[in-house]
Amino acid sequence: MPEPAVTAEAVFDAAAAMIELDGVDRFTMRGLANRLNVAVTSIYWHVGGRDKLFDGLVDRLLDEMAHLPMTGDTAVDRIASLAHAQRRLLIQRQHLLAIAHSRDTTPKLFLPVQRALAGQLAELGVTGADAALVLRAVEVHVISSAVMQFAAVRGDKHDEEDPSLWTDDWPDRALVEALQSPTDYDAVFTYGLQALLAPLRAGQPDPTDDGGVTA
Amino acid sequence: MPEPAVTAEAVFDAAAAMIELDGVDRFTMRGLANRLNVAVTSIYWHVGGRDKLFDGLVDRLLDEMAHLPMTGDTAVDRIASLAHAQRRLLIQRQHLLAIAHSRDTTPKLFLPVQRALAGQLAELGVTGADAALVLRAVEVHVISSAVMQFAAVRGDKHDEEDPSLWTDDWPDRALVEALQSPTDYDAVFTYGLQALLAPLRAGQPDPTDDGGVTA
DNA sequence: ACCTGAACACCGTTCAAGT
DNA sequence: ACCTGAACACCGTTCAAGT
Repeated sequence: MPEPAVTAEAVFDAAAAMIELDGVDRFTMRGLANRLNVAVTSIYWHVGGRDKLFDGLVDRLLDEMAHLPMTGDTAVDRIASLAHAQRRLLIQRQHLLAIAHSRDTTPKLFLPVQRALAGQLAELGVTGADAALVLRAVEVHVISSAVMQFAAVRGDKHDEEDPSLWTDDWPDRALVEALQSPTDYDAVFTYGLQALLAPLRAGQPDPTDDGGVTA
Repeated sequence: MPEPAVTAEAVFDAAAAMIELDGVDRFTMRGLANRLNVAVTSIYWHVGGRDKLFDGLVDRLLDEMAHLPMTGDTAVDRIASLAHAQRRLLIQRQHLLAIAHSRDTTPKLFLPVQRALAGQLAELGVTGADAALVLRAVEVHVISSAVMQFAAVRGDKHDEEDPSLWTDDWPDRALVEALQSPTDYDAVFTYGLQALLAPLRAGQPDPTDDGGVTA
C-alpha cells in the first residue's frame, strides 16, 4: 500500500503558499504541479480544476474568519475590535481575498462574523432591518476597503500625487502636501469605522435617517 | 491615399463595447481583431498590446470623471451629490472599474474629483491634513464600495443567506429575514456616506478623534 | 486508487514580410 | 504608414492508458 505522492491537503497548502508569494496572476496549474513534483493531471484527480482549487482556498479563509477575537468593555467597542480583527486577517490573506473577489464571492465573507455582530447590535437595542443595514454597512466597509487597499498598495508607484493637477496658487499648501504622500489606509479605515459606529454610541437615533443627503 | 482600416479610436471603442457586453474575462485580443475584421497584429500596431489597450480605457474613465455634476445648497450637500454622481458613473462603467482595479490603478480614480472636494471642504473650514483624511475617506468609500458591489451583484446567487448558519432559536426573526434578501448596496452606500459626512454638518469636531475605538 | 503523457483548443506577443 | 501570416511560448483541461 504505497502512500499517495500528494494529498488534497498538500495541494491546497502548496497553492496557498505559491499564491501568497507570487500573487494570483502568476499562479498556474503547471507551476503548482511542478512544485509538487507531479504531473499536472494529478492535481485534477485530487482537487479538480482551477475553479475547484480556488473554491477550496476561499473556504479556508472563511474558516479562519469564524474564529476572530472580539474584546472591549462596551458593545460598540466589541464591534469595532471585531471589525479591526477581520480587517487584519483579510490584509494578511491579501491574495486569498483577491481570489474571493475575482470569483464574485466577496459577500460570503460576511457570513462568519454575522452572528457575532448581530449579537452585539441586539445588546444595543438595534434589531430587525436596522440591524441588517448597520451590519452590512460595517461589513462592506471592512471588506471593500481591504479589497481596494490591496490593489492600491500593489500599485503604490501611482499613488503619489501628480502635482500638475494642482495650480500653484492653490491656497491650502498643507493639503496639497498631505495628498502628495501615499494614503494611510489604516487611518482612513479607522476614520470611516468610527463614523459608522458613532450613531450607535449616543443613544440610538434612527440609522436610516440620511439627513436629507440622498441627492 | 487609402483610408486605414482601423484607427486607435475605433480599437478603443470596439474594446469598450465588447467588455461592457461580455466582461473583461471573456475579452481577448483575437476576439477584438475578429470584431474589427483585421488581423490581431494590426491592433498591436495601433495601440500596442493588452496592457496599453487597458491603460487607454482607464484614461477614458478618468476623463469622464473629470466632468461630474455637483449640486446642492450647502457644501456638505454638494460633496454628497458629487459622491453619488461619481458612484453612479462607476457602476455604469463597471467593467472599466474592474479593469482599473485589476491593474492596481484604483487610486488614480481619486484624482479627477480631488480639487472639487478640496474646494468644498475648504468652505467648511476643513483644511490641511484633516481635509486630506476626509477627502480620502469619501473617495475610498465611493470607489471601494463600487468595486465590491460589482463583484457582489455578479455573484448574486451566493448572496442569499444560508439559513443553516442561524439556529432556529435566534430571537430576532426580522433580522434573519432581512439578511435573507439580497443586500441593497445603494442603501448601504448612502448610510455610510451620511455617517462619513455627519461630523461635517454639526460644527467641525476634530475628524481624527476616533473616540477611542482604535482597538 | 492513483498517476502519467499526449493532445486539444485556446491565449498574448514578436517579427519578418508584404503593399 | 499600415496590415498580414507564421511562429513562439505559454495556458487550462480532457482522456485514454498505465500501475
